[in-house]
Amino acid sequence: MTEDARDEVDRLVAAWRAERPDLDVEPLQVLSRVSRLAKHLDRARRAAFAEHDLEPWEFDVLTALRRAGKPYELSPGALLRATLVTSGTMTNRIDRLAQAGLVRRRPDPEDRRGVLVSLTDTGLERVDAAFADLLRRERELLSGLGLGDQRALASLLRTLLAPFDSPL
Amino acid sequence: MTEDARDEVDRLVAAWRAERPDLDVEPLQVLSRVSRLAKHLDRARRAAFAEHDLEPWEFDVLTALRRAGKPYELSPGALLRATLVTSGTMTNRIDRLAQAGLVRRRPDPEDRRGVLVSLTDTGLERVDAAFADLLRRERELLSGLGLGDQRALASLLRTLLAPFDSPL
DNA sequence: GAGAGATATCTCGATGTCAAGACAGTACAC
DNA sequence: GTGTACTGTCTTGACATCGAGATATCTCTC
Repeated sequence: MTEDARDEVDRLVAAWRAERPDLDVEPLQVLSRVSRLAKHLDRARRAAFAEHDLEPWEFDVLTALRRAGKPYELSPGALLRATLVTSGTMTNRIDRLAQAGLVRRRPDPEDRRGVLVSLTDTGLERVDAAFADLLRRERELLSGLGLGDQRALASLLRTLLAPFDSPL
Repeated sequence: MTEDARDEVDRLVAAWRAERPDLDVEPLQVLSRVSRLAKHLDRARRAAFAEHDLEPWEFDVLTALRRAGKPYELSPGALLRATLVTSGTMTNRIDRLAQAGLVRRRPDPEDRRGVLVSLTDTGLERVDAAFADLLRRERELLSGLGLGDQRALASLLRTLLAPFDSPL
């Protein structure tokens, strides 16, 4: 190793280089960190939402509706595309959110196969409070980077995401 | 919006700015992309491993053992720290890997509470093949970035991970 | 060397997810 | 108009995960 291990992934890469010197493990430097960071982020989010009595999956659905703007209403299909889950999962989520009084379901008047899901007043309040809280915590997580670095990071990540976003 | 939406997250941020102009949603530019990229990565990994008849969770455990070097043996505790899962999950994983003939369990001769888990020959072959395959695909995912950009990205991510890695 | 607290692993019940498929309704070509 | 392919939602069963707690063993202090 030409440099000291500075985080877990550096150690991981060093271990691979010792065991498999024949392989180029450079990609791990980026992608393992992405995975690990996402895992830590999930935990941080879970903690943030717990104060508002929301699970991460509830927040995901509620924010998708909130972002849609008045009347805060989307179809299950739109919701599952926004949250990257399967249709069975979305049905289940909507059921439980409706039972908790955070969303409401009604038949789509324009398409008899369809359903429209909308936020209740309670749902709107809860998601707004939780979102403000989340942003506070996320800002804290990013406090190690200057604004320029954050922009650079966002831009590099955008490049990696591009092939996934366009064809889907 | 001063710039066009270029990926899903740009659209998401634009939607939030329209709905909640009072909030600074800049953190999402980085952290939402991290989460989304991780989700896509999981799918890509799943596809890569399927050719080797391995689930992502199986791969995670096997690589931790592989990285440890000969005799490819670690305790369940070491494995769960390496993979960021709970102890109940690790017990379950080891059970199933042992049943599949990819790892072996034996009592720790130095600590009667303890157990040592090691790769079988089959496990070693499978993980080596799958790992080489994974690296090929990961390199492909990163092909949109030059080497300098990859280095920069890795470095920025390391900074974000630092607070999680050290205190744990 | 006895006791208190820490550590290592496993057990168990609840839960959220996915994949595959069922079903109703729609769209389009002919 | 009729048939075929497609779309939107829901159902079902299997499964991996977590969290809390049980048990056994070790370590350290007095």
